[in-house]
Amino acid sequence: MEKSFNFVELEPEIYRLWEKVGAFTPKIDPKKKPYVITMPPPNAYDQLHIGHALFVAVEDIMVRYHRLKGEPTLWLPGADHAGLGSQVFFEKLLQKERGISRFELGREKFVDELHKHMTATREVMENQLRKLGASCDWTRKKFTLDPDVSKAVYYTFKKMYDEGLIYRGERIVNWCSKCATGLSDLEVDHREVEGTLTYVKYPFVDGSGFMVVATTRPETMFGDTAVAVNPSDKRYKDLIGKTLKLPLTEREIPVIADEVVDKDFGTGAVKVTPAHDPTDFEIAGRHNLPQILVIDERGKMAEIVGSPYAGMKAAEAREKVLADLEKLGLVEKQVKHIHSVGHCEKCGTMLEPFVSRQWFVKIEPLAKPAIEAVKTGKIKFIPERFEKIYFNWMNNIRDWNISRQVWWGHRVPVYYLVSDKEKFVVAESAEEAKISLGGPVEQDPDTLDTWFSSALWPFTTLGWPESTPDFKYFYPTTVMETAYDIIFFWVARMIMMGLYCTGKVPFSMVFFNGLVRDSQGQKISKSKGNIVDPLVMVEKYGADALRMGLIVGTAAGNDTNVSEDKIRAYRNFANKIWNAARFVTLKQPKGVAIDKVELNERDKEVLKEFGGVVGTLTKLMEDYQFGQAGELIYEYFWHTFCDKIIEEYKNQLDDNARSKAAGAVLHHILKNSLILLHPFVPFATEAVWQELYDGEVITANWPTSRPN
RNA sequence: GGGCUUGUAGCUCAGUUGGUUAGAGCGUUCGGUUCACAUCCGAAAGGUCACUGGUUCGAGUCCAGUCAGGCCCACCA
Repeated sequence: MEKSFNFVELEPEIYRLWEKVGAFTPKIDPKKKPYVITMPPPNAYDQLHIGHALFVAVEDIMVRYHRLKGEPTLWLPGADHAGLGSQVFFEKLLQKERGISRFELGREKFVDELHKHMTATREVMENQLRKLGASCDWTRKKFTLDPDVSKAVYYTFKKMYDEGLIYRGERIVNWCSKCATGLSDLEVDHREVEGTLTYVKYPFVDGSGFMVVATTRPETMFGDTAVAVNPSDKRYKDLIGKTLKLPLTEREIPVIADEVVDKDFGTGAVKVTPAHDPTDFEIAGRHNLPQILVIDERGKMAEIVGSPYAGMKAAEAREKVLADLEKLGLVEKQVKHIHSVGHCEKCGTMLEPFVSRQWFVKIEPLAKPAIEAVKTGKIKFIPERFEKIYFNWMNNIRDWNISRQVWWGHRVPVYYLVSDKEKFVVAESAEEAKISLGGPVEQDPDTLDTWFSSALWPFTTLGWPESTPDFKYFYPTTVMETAYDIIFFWVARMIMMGLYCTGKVPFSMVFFNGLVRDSQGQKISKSKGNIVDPLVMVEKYGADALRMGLIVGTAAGNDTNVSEDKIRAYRNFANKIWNAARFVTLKQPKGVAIDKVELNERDKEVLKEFGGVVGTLTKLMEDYQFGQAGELIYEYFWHTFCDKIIEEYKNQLDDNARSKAAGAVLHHILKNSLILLHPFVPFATEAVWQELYDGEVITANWPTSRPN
């Protein structure tokens, strides 16, 4: 054996060995209960970052442990098309490399080229997973846009539409004018913004004075269709029903009463702009008020507003409107006002509430059983506190906007009759739609929110809705392991859709990992320059070291810090394993089994202690306390086995009377320790195993706590 | 506005049903080894476990409050 563990050369070689012997592909055995994890699919264009490395480490520990216990273990890898994110990414690339926009390329070509591009980037991403040691079953890998997965998506859409759980509606949605698409509520990033609250005078048509409304967005006044006050507000009681002249326009609007108006905010009178404010949209619904769109999908003032405002950007128009109102003496006062404004999660643009025609999932019927499943313990969360967060959101859940005005993704399976666009049908294919509508059809241009297909991931990856052998055997899956920041985006929706589509919970446990931060606990970001690139770490210290560095000293659901020092320390540990093995075998290449030698009292004591470690470690593994488990086996192997036991037995290996027994004891602990360490330090343990023992450690048997 | 959560060694963090001398990585000090170990070994310094009160035979661990952070959710114009 070499003097040290050469991870640069050995790790890839060992990974190939595992693939060659088919260690990642489980054998379907009806008599055994499988252990199944669906990998959270990284974006197909992703360069893996340190957060990916963490989930790989945690999930790989889980699957390696259960594989060692002899359970048919499936870890199913995948890649996500990441709709809007990928589209934005590829648009930038097009602009940079060819200087063209997606519109110049055209939809069909754009989609086609992005598909090709992703096939290539996806391979890079998958190879990065290999470098991290992910022991997932590549024979079953899936992509969200695979034909069978897409088919399942369309099937689900149709089923939900037919059962009244998906509907089309003219609703106010969060609109990003830069991305030119509507978003779901979850994709809105609320930020505190210092704005100005302007008090504007609206004159009564009968000349009896003014009503003063407070607004942060005067430019939307062209879309006002009423002014609302609280019905119990004594100040305005007699004014309800009167008519106001909307300044800068020729329109007249009524004063109405609605409960949602807060008497204590501003003047207690609010301008109602149904097309551009969610609350106002609801007020309008209750009072049958018209909606007037005054800002278009690109964030500019609409034609209907007229000169000189039409065509201006909303911010520009605001200045102009204020100036014009000022001239008319209609601005009472302006005060600074801090309020929370929605921004696009992807591009940071301030969002515009915007009425448009979108597809929605009626969520309440889905949420109820999903709440129940967690309440009754059919699904357990680790750590438990996320159950509260889950209930809190699920109990206040609102309908889900699933359509996106984006090109990249699953196209909404809705077809319109070309001769009459009001006639449409939901169908799994254009052919079907054509027959059903009796004429040429055109598919809806929208695509589905990426999270819609993600919500189906635990079962579409196994062949659902077909009743495949994989689906029958591996579903429901065992653990969903993911970062806590996508509990609503993903976990909650998988539970809802899993129950709806399959009638079963999609997994029986959710394990939340934290976010990875730098050595000072700072959020990792490019702009901060504190990126820790997992692949650079792998090259410098090995995947084993990186994994240990990410796992030890962390707890489920808590954020975890990485530092190069810590990773380096575990590089030394991987090397320590290598050298302990090297030393033992230097003296005795193969140990005899401990039941073939005469053990003295000290031997028995040492073995008993080891048995205790096996017991404690097993308990920690069963309880999903991997940080603790890693620390325990690290501590035992280095500071007990190496520092104490090997030191103590060193001389005995040359002593004829004791050499056999001493060698047997050392080999017994070494060999079994390699198994215990394997989930954490897969490469070094396998490298050593290959030098010393038969077969592969990846498929060895987890030891029991009794030494014999 | 509502909810969740953290405050443990110089730094970053573990410590899951309350139980003996509170742990790790990095850092610091001293000594040794360098024919298993890109080192390693031995030893040491360093903590009123935020604060106050309570429950208990016993609390870092449970409860209440205080102070100081972090995060998430939310249609107050």
